[in-house]
Amino acid sequence: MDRIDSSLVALRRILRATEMSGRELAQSAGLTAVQLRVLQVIGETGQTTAKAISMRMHVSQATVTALVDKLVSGGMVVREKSMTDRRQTNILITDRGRQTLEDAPDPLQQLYVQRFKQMEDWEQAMLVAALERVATMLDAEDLQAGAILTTGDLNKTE
Amino acid sequence: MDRIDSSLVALRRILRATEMSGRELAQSAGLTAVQLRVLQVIGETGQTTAKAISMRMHVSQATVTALVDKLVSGGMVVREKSMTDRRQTNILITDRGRQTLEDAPDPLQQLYVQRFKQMEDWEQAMLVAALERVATMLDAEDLQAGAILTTGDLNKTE
DNA sequence: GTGAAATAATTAGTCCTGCTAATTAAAATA
DNA sequence: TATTTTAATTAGCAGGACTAATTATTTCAC
Repeated sequence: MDRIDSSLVALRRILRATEMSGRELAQSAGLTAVQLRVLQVIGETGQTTAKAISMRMHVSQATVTALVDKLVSGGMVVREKSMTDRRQTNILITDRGRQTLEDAPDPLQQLYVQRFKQMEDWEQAMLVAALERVATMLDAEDLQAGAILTTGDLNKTE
Repeated sequence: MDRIDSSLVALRRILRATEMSGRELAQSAGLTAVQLRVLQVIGETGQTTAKAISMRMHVSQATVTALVDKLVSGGMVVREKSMTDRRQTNILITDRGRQTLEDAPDPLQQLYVQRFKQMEDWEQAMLVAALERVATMLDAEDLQAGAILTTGDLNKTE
């Protein structure tokens, strides 16, 4: 097995582990992985719009509406008509939503962080460099693809 | 931003780029990402069973049945009762299925391989080591979780 | 300033993926 | 042989995603 194979297999193991832990965690939080993701995005600023979420997550506005509906019915967020532009609806996180976010940390983190901390300094540095290298390799296409990516997107949660 | 954050952000960029390229590619191949994944699994050995796929992909047999239905109606695979154990149904890839696989290489590969090849030897080695390190960190849980993982799973496609 | 175009959110309707529970058939075992 | 286990399917359900159409508002060109 050559290096390309090895690295692809490793990437797939990573993707898969992430996917599975996402499911588990979302379940324990009473939300699905996607719903949690939306809540995280809203929680970053505390308030946002459907449009902003849809751009940030590269998902249609209709999908966002459906997801926000779920969060609203779970009491995680509330909708509120914007006063500056009345076409817009602001979506605000509630105390309960914040609490949920705190109780349900990012699925990746749970698995990853404790192990990462145990590593030696040089290895941590190497890992970060390697991951960033791969990320750059993979999402360079994205940058060419469209004007959707903005500065905010560089810190994207998913 | 500390190293943990950096590496988590990088991981998310990787996940996201993969997800998006998976969508695009599956679309151009006339199959969804999941269907393509199933076809890849079948293509590895040329022939397998629903049970094997469901274990390999950690998905219920009912889901596999539905996915294989799609592939059958697309002419990518055929079903054939096993003669050694008549409870089983062998799923065989067709020429057309093979062709589709060739035309639609793994989404990850498309993006990744050409860039990987351009890297210097030492950097390739470092990347592989780093990725495997992360993969091990993340899917160690899996190994404890159940007896589902077998040797075959270590080469899993997804 | 009015009318046309653009923007924001939603609704309606569809597809795909996944699940569980129940069913059918065959094999293994006690 | 009778029971249990295994393999696949069917039926029915839910979540997440999409497009197209609708409703309000805002912007902009004339």
